[in-house]
Amino acid sequence: MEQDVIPAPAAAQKGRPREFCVDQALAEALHVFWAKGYDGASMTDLTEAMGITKPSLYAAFGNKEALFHKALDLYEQEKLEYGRAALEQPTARKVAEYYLRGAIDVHGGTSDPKGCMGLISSLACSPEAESIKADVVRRRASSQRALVERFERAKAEGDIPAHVDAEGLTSVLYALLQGISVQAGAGATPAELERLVDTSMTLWPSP
Amino acid sequence: MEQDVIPAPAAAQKGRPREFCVDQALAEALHVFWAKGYDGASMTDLTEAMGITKPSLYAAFGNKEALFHKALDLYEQEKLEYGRAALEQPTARKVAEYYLRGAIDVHGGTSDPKGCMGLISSLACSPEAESIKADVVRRRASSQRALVERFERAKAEGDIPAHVDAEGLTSVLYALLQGISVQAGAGATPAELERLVDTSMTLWPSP
DNA sequence: CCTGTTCCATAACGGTCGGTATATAATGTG
DNA sequence: CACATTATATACCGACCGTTATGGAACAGG
Repeated sequence: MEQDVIPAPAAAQKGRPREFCVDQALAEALHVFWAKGYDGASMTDLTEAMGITKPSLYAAFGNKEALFHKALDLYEQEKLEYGRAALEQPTARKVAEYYLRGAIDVHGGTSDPKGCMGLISSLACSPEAESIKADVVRRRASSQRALVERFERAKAEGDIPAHVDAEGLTSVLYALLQGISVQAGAGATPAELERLVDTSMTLWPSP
Repeated sequence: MEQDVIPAPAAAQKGRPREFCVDQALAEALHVFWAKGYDGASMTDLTEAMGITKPSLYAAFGNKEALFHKALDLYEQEKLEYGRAALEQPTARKVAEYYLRGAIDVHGGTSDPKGCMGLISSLACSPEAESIKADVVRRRASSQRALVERFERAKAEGDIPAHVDAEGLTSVLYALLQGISVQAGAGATPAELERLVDTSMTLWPSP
């Protein structure tokens, strides 16, 4: 079958153009999921915040679950960027501190909802949200693995005492990050969270 | 108005006796709340697990929220007992280790649901469950205060270096406990959690 | 027995959930 | 203009939510 060369007008929309910005609507949806969790965010909550109707949402994003996965992508790109930057810090101590201070900024700030969106949406697991939880757990395991490798490199560089378990240390750091999110969500002030981080750093193993 | 002296037969039931054991039904309800969280546990889930009908539940416990508070009482009494025992350990290090190992037993075991019931029910906050969250936060703050006092005593006893912040250290320990619950809920094995605790203990400040 | 009280069982209440069918409005193309 | 295509708006779907009204069953006291 011969196929005509498509002029490729890049955005040749044939029908009626949509009246809202997909990216902006997704950002609003992210905010709702972040504040209420996957189960707690109703379609009415979402459509009202996004400023669109339900059919528009389904046409643009598929369904609630697909919308959440896209929102989680955006969340990781925009809000968990500090995790990638942390790995590039010169010493293990600075890696940890970058992580912890970043968590305070993102999860304890005032402009965004308190706490971690992944935690909020995955801890309470309604039966139909099991795939949501699996997605969050998978992403967390992936980034955790990168941190283990970073700490093993630090051990090789003499940056961390040889007797310290890199995997154990990673679990400890992640536990602290999760604790920061939990306490931020429970109403802890940034000052209290900084006290937590300051004390954590005094405990950090010196090379 | 003169009032007759009530013979007080202690359990003078006048009507038809109930056909189920309230304590046992409450224990079943606890299990459901623990596994699914407050919002995730439906009345149907609860009544089926408790082996009673909805009118029986309402007559015996009031409503869903009152049932949850009673279940939370039972949870604290039975499952968070180790928290009180931990405070009586001779040294701050042993207090912390008792806490952390206890958390693995309760939240990482196989007989009960994984994770912390309070966390699961309070992190995702549907608008009508705000009082649930407030109750959990209040109970946590109360027990956290007791731990701060214990660590301040430890500092006075030379058990913890003077330069360590007792409140900060308490926040750190609680963050670790919350992290243990989160990771247990995400599927971490007891061995992984023990690795977390072992590493935490190597970081613990020596007097 | 009868009455009062308490409990169980069924069924229903209004409301919200995620998801859609239908009809209409707005665009590009002939 | 007609036509195909796409987006919007309204109204609706069956299922489930927490809660309760109703009617009958089991007990104590008279």
